Amino acid sequence: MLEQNTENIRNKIVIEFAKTIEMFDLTPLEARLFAYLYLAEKPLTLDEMSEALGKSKTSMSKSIRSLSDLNLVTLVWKKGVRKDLYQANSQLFKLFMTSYINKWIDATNHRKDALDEIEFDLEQSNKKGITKDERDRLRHQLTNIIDFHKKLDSFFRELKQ
Amino acid sequence: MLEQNTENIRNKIVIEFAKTIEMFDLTPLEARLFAYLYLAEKPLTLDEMSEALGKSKTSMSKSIRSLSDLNLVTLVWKKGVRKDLYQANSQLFKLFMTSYINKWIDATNHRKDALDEIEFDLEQSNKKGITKDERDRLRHQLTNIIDFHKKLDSFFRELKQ
DNA sequence: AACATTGTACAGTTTAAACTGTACGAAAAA
DNA sequence: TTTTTCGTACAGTTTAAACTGTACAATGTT
Repeated sequence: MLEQNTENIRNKIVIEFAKTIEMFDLTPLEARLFAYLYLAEKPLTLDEMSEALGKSKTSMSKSIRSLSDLNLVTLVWKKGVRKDLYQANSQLFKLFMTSYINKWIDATNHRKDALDEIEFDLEQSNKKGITKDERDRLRHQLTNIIDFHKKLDSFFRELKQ
Repeated sequence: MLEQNTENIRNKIVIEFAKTIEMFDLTPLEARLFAYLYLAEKPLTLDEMSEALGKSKTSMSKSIRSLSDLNLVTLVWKKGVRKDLYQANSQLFKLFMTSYINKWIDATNHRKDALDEIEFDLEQSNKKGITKDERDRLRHQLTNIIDFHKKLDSFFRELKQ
């Protein structure tokens, strides 16, 4: 009963911590899994995670892979143990920030490339006669949108330092 | 046909721009709506938006309300017109950043309050005899998690300047 | 070599979110 | 006042995402 008490507290922490982690664009399950791993005493196997969170092993496999891709968890080797053991990485702020900032920079650049392409198309179509007001408005706003993306990009790049 | 050409370009812009907007935690439809409004020549009614995006009026009503709550669009008054007219606000970077940063600060504080509460519970349970190692580990990690939230909070507060 | 165990791909199912249509209160028009 | 028109609440439906169970390839064990 006292034992269950710490389990209760552990669960409460997991729930709250997971909510914050979700804000970094992780799914609820990924967030819950990371939070649980972070509180665990030792590296866990897929089966242990599955048991602890009450989700299928397949789910755990996919979730842990996502976390691993984001460099949030680490695969640990222990001799004599065949199963994969995972543990949460520890520098929370640094980990989540860098992964998040990189995501933004990445996405922003993709968008900007696409928008530059469209701007080019628009310049081409200029040479033919089209409704002038509408086209000018479009060009003007497109410039603003591209400028917006430039600002986003440099903003997140500066954060990287 | 040439007319359709600018419409094509407009749609392309909407699609790409919307992807960026979604990153600020807006739903795909909200993002698409804002992007469309931003390119529009004039303030639009719910019916016009509904027609343009091919979605129901109810959807538009809900989406525009969300955008309005985030201060991303403005209700415009025009005499003689009964219907609500909405237009996109123009300072893209400032608008999205402030709304996003506020969201983070807000959420982070809620989490931290909840975690402080849990920390208190944990201190209470200390006085009874429980598995020592497990409890100490929990206390230690909880401290780290709360510290993480403090860092997040001050990070976003500094961005506000 | 035969067998057992592990992680993951895939198809199918369940669950949650997005979206729609009808209905209704509020405000303007007749 | 009666009638029309607007925005939105709500219940029901559709669509998308999350999740599971089975099967299989890869690796380790006997």
